[in-house]
Amino acid sequence: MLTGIPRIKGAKAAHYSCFEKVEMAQKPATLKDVAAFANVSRATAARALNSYGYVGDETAQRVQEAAEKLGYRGNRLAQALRNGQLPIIGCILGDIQNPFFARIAHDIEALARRSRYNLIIGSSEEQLEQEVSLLASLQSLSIRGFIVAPTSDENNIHLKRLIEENVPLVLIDRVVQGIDCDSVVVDNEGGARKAIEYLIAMGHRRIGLLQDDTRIFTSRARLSGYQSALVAAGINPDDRMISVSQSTVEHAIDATIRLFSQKSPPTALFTVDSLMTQGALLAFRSMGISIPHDVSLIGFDDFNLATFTDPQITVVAQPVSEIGLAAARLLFERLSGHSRQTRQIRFETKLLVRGSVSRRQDV
Amino acid sequence: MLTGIPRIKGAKAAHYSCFEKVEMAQKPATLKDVAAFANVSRATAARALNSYGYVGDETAQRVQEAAEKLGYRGNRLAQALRNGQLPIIGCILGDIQNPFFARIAHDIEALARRSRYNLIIGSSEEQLEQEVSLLASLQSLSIRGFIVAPTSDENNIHLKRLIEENVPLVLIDRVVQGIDCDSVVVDNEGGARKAIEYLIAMGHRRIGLLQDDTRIFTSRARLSGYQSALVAAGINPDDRMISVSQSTVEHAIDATIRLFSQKSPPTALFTVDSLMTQGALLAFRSMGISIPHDVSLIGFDDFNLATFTDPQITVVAQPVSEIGLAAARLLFERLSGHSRQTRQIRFETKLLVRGSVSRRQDV
DNA sequence: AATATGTGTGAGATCGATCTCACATTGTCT
DNA sequence: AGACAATGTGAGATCGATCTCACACATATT
Repeated sequence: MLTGIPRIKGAKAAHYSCFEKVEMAQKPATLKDVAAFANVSRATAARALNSYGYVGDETAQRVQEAAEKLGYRGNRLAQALRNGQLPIIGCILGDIQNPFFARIAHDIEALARRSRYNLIIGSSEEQLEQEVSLLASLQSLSIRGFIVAPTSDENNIHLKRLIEENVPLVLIDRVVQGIDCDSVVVDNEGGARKAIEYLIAMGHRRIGLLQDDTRIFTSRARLSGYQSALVAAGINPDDRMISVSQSTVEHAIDATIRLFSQKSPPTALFTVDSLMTQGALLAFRSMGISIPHDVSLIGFDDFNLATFTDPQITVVAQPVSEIGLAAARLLFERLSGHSRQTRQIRFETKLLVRGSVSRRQDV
Repeated sequence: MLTGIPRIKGAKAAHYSCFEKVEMAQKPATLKDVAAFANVSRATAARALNSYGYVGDETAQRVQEAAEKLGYRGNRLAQALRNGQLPIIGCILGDIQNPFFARIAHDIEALARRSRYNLIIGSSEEQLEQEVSLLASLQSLSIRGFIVAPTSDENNIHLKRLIEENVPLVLIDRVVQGIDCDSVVVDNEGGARKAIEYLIAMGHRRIGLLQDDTRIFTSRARLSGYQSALVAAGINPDDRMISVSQSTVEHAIDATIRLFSQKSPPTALFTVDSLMTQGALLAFRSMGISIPHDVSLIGFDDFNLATFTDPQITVVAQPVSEIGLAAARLLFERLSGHSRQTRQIRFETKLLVRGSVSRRQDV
């Protein structure tokens, strides 16, 4: 039988001790240090600092002073190891660069900070695999609160397992079938429908849709709102009016150009997110198509430059400032142990009519 | 003396499976579980899984299989407690909503992920106190790598202490006097100077400055570039040409209106960051001032809507995509222990001439 | 007086992974 | 044969905070 190849370890220890003498990096004070300084046991020191159990007044005083003098700050790692959870919230989003997610992350962080939680942010970059591995990595940190914008509707064993293990989880922006947990979303379908109804009311019949990957929940819901509004108005959905692209400005430009290079292009366009709206704007500019004269435009999700363009862009606005807040609240409720029915919050959207839609008499 | 009792194989597993059915929240498998399952000691299991020391081939195999079967994932918390550091990078920025910081955070996260590090993000909200408390909270987590955009130039004992304790630290966007550590900044002064020189070359003499709180490093440096360009051109800096505001769109609007409500307002304006540029744009629109006809504008920091406006805005662009990358690289170099001289990276800026500056013959 | 109760304190176990050490084996070299 | 190295393995200590005990005194109650 072959023997294993020796895995050589080497004189690591010797090296370390050698370094230590050189770099006098003084370690932070531990509870043991404080206890020694106050001349009590660790147990008593802990009692004094966390005020539980019985501690003599005078002793408590002494421990407090010792802690102060030594600049004692508990080691959160050790605490977490002991009590099984680390006061950190894991937040897995599509991309922090997306202002929508950035705002949400910011709000969550601010709220978490007040409860002395920290926030770990991970980008799934819309890839299921990355979402799974990030989640696993955070779980092995004993993190017990997650806010996730799930990339995919399928293959959600990792989320199911979280629920089974009773780990507090809030889904935002998108929900997932078969997963019963707290969630915060907006009425994507209704928002899209409102936009299309408005365009129809303004006389448009050939209404284009610039949409994202249909694997993404929001994209699918918005498509469905688009279709139902058309059908309700007796307009036959036409595949040639729909262009699919990835959610980046660059891809959206190409997709828009494709859509408007047809013989009879749409007279209006609805875009499913703000990056695509921006792509459409740039595409129109490069094609010499003017808004709202040549084409009308409505985008889903408000964005800061919507009011900087001329004309300003009509959009379906989501209550972005509410989403992160609501998600964080739900999560903290669950973290504080009140287990209750899961709650699904759905915010309404609002059509902000600005100047990018014009009435169409002809057709 | 007790005799070595042979380890019983199935006993433990049976116990667990019994519990599993009752309490759904099954705890993740520990090394102890794996060891028991493979019928070896914890020490041996650890050796097999981390490939160090001597382990028999057949034993190693058995441990691997046990780990797989039980879905073992090491508890990073326990590991961190043992070896003194948690593979997490702490990132303290002004505000993640600022696209500049969002981009940087995104890049750092992506790079960290590859090294199996996670990223904790905290917003200082430009408040020293919050920066200090965030840092303390992260330190008590045994986090040993920080990337910080320091809020203030003074009162930096907390940063000094980090350096003394030999904690890897990289400052971005701003440096701090008296703190010798790695840093990544841009040439703020040079960038501002280039902008002002360009305005002067275009015939402007009454050049306004819309600037941020001078406690902020970048703001000070940009002011200094503004002044030195004026002086070099023989123009006397005039306080009435300078307006100070907080770095938000709303405050910038007010400040711009103040500046341009004077008897002889500036003919050109330089804004020190992109939020202020946006504020200025809105203010001009509300005042009926047209760019570049009535006033010329250059902003520091490119931003996505700069190319969406008409005319497009001329800006001093920073290599945003390089900053996060460079910072993360410096940090990981230090984390990997190669202690060396500190390095100060300074990127050049680039004046992107677009359409918001016009030549001024008169005055 | 004997028992209960209320205070105050410390020893030691625990969380999970890792590392040092001691102790077995086996094989190899004089 | 005896000495010595190369392997393989397990017991126990360690990281730092917390919690359960057990124990020591008080004072209060029957």
